Amino acid sequence: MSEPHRHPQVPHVTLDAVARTAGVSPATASRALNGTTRVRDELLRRVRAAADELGYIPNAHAQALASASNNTVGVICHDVADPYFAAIASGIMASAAERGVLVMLASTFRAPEREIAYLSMLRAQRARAVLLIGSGFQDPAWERALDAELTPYLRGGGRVAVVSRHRSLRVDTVLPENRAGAAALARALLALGHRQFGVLSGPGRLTTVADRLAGFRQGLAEAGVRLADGRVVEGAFTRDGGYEAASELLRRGPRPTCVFAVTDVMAVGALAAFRDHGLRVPEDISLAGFDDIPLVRELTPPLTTVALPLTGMGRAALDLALREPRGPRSRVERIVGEVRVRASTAAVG
Amino acid sequence: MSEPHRHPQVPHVTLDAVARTAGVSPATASRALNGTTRVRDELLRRVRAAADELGYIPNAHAQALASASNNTVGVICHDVADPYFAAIASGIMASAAERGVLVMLASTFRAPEREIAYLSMLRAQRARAVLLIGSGFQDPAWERALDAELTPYLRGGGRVAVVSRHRSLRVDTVLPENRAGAAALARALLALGHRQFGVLSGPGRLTTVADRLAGFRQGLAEAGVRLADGRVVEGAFTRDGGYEAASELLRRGPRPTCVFAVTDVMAVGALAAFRDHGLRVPEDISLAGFDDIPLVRELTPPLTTVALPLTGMGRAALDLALREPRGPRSRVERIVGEVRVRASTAAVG
DNA sequence: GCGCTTTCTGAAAGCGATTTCCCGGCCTGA
DNA sequence: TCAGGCCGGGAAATCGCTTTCAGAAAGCGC
Repeated sequence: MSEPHRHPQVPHVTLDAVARTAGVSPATASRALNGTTRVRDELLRRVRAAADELGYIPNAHAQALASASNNTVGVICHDVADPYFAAIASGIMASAAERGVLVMLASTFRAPEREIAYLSMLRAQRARAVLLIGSGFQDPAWERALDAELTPYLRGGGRVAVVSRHRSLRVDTVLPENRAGAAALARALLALGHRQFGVLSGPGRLTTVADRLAGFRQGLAEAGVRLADGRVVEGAFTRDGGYEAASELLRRGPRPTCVFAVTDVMAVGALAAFRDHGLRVPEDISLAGFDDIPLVRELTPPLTTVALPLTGMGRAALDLALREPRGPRSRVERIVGEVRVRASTAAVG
Repeated sequence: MSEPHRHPQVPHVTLDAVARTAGVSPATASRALNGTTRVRDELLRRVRAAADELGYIPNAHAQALASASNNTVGVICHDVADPYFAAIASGIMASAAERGVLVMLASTFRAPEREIAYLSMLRAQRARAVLLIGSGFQDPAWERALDAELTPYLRGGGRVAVVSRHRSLRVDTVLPENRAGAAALARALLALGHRQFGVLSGPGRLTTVADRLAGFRQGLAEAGVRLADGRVVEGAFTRDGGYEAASELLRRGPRPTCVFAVTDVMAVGALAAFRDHGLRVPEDISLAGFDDIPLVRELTPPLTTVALPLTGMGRAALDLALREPRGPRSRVERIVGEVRVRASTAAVG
């Protein structure tokens, strides 16, 4: 009878083992492998040879513990499946790859308690930096809880950067010029002759939403056009949220000639809703979004939007967080969006 | 004159500090916080109180070192910005969130050496499991290097699962039934009356590509339809790759009545290419893809495709890798795709 | 040839937890 | 009442590495 199948669980190769087969002390082995100090050439060769003969892989935990350094950063976003976050995350990954840092990515799925939980885990991991992507949560209690997590982390030497989010704490920030962008978009839409607008807005009092809405209003106001409150419909920051909001807007009537969705993702839903209501875009109704996520170029018609350099913003956030020397002041990188007029908006009449 | 701004760099709160303020030994503090052993209720309360008074956050590295356990898993994919990977990653994240594990996510940007490098880093981190998402690299040398990295990891007790990828090693696998799916798609297209096909295929000899191609051919063959080699154009696994391949296919003429792109992402590019060449889909040419990434439902026309439960596959991969007890045999979870006929394919006149 | 740097190397002390190991009470049964 | 268990808690070893600290060897000027 044969033994039950075994999992031999070979122990890991340690630095001591490497040192022993190389015939040097662990101290020397460490120095040789890390290049911390000059080591006699022969010993260096011997250590290296031993290391890859044994297939030595340093234990990152031991390294982190001993040296109080660490090669990981954390990223917290709402959902990687959302193209907006995916694009930003991709930029972060690119920068991380160049720096040789490992990224711990967490999706909150829009649950504030998860954001806090993850932050705590990242603190436990002693992540060099934490990036918070996307708007925060409306509830001031959660924001306070977040700050309570963030403050000691910062004091402990952690770096924090946020993207598209306002913080009360002084942390590095990558911030789209939402107001200006939306205002510019409004002007572009006005230039097409539109006067009757509708807006699909995001949830609650997210600053991103508030800014884009305010900017849009301001752009209209410059031309003396007013946006009635009834013309603004709130929805979730998702494709389906956009669909619902657009449907609601149509239900409310009278139908605007042009609709602005505060994010492209919502605009995607809106486009579907309009179609399902038998409306042609842009002939019957124009539609514009914000962000310029890659997929909107593939829509029919391609979406007019305010383009944000999403992957660049991701890069910038990590670069900001990990910059050396660490400046005394936190930095704010302002990103100006660029209006891209595409076929989803047409001139009226 | 004021001091230059300082970064006081407060030291971390350690378990010893907690133990001291609670008036117990570190051993007891550890036991109290982890619930490893019964601890007298009063001590337990004192320790807990001390811990959150001081804002104690355990050092995950010390924990990992001491207990040889670890709460992180690694995921290696090609690019999170690709909706295919984003969807899978989202499923992984969801499962990870429930389990309280932290995910280290790495994008190779399709560079094989980066895949190896990341795997090595994840080994150093002693990740409990590593998930490899998406097809491997053609080069057998790289695959060998990968196995050389994987083998000791497995021996060391690491878990590995792969998604949409064939491994020579015995690792858990989530594998779409590419052949069957493509064959089913072929039958559906034949049922629409198509006989002249073109295929936009992926790079080199990726098994995913080979299987889908073979399945498609087989499905056609059952009806006595042959697909000439000249009707198969290779392109990169990207939107632009699809665009190029589609353009090349048209250039080669005579134009097929129906085109199958081996991935939806490529199909998106193909759709744009057809449009740019003045062709209407599906009136002039039908188009089908594979994967059913969310965005294809938003296209005009919505894309006929073979639907894969992408986020479910991500979940399954993590669940497979972390299942307890660890079975002696590796498991293969076969995913059957479901043909979804949408408006991008029409019956031929 | 002698003292004094400079270089290189090894011994040993941490880093911050977990986990034996062990001991002192207290409970139980005879 | 006493031996034997059980239970809770402290001391100390341990995880695998980095980094002082100090010593040995080598180089140098006088």
